[in-house]
Amino acid sequence: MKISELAERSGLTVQTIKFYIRSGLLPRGTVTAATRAEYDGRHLERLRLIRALREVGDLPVAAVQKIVQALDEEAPLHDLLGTVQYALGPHPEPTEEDPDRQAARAAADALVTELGWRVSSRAPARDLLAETFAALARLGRPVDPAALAPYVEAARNLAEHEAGQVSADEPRDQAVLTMLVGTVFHERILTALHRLAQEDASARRFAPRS
Amino acid sequence: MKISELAERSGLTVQTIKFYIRSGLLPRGTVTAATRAEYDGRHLERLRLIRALREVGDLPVAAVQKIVQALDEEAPLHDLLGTVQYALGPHPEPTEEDPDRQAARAAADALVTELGWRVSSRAPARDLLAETFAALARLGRPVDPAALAPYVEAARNLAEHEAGQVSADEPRDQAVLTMLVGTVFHERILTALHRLAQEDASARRFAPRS
DNA sequence: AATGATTGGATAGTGAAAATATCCAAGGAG
DNA sequence: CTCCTTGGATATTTTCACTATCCAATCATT
Repeated sequence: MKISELAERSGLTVQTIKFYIRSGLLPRGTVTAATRAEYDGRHLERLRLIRALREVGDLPVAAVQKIVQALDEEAPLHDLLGTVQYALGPHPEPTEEDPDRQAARAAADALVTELGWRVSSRAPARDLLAETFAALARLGRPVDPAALAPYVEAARNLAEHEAGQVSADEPRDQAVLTMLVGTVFHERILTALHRLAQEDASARRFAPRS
Repeated sequence: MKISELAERSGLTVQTIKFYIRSGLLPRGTVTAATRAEYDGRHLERLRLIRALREVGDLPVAAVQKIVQALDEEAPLHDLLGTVQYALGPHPEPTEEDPDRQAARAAADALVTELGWRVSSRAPARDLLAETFAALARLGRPVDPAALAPYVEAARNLAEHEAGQVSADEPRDQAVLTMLVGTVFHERILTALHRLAQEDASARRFAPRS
């Protein structure tokens, strides 16, 4: 298959595919002549994954690059999850000692410890949590850890559910995809449903029409 | 208070504040002379909100502008929620008929209808859900609506919980903030906890150390 | 009152990210 | 043989969110 066909089937333009190749997201096709290269189904599959990660996951090209690189290195599943989560960010630059941020980070870490969750101390999600705590504190709405119980419960349930979807005996390619789906795409689904449920709850409470 | 003091207290630079004023995120101070303007605590508060929405909510400046405009117009709470959710996006351009997308959108709408949720037909969250469905379908992992039950349950519980936080008799400013916190910041917290729980579940399952 | 720093407001410039466009020589198709 | 397409390299564009500069007016300080 040539690049124009790849473009047609993936829904991307030829230029964009070339750009992805240059950026290391997609391997080159096998060159058959100075102006001919052959692509196969794996290229197409990869492109579809790239597109999904870019458009749904809203990941920068550099992050997608790191993820597909980990895929190609056949990293263990758990490491791959780490790579994906690292790619999802955030990536706080090592900032000077901001007391707000430090306190928030301590609170986030304390929560994780108290829950007994086994999470890398470098997990970006810790920073995401801490940044949110810090922002809320600055807004005069400090978070009461006890008030997070419903969120913790929901997160735990869903994560448990998702982990159960990855069966150890399915082929690796499939397991990897299952994991990515669980991490990136179910997160979006949860967000969307959360927003929809909020609108519904708000409608029932504040606009008692019908 | 002058702009340099505002900058110091908000943690933003003078230039950035000027930029926000130009962009309509922040009202001008009251001009007291050709080179003097006076800002007050409300400016500071507003700036902190802007910063939180930009940094934690990752909202583009234009979206923040729409939100604060709705705040200033004293829109009813439910309408404000709509504005915020609209600002959160996504904003799909009216695309040609893509069968994938259409099917996904139909599936998303069907789910909302089946749940009996009262949600505007223009709610961007519908598109977010539909786009995710479409992406999963293209990856060969179509979503089984029945499999979403745990997500629906979690979303409903949390939204109900959050709606309960907004008491009708608190001053409007506070209620508005409560609503924003519920919409933007609790969403981030949920995402962060979800990721942390995933890592924990993965660690227990795939790296049975300790 | 002189003088140097600061301010408000306007305008122009920067840097990163992600494409998108152009160019060129070489192949292939009719 | 001629024209169209392609692969690959290089250059340009667009958007976003700031930053930097400029200028005259004004404040603070001598």
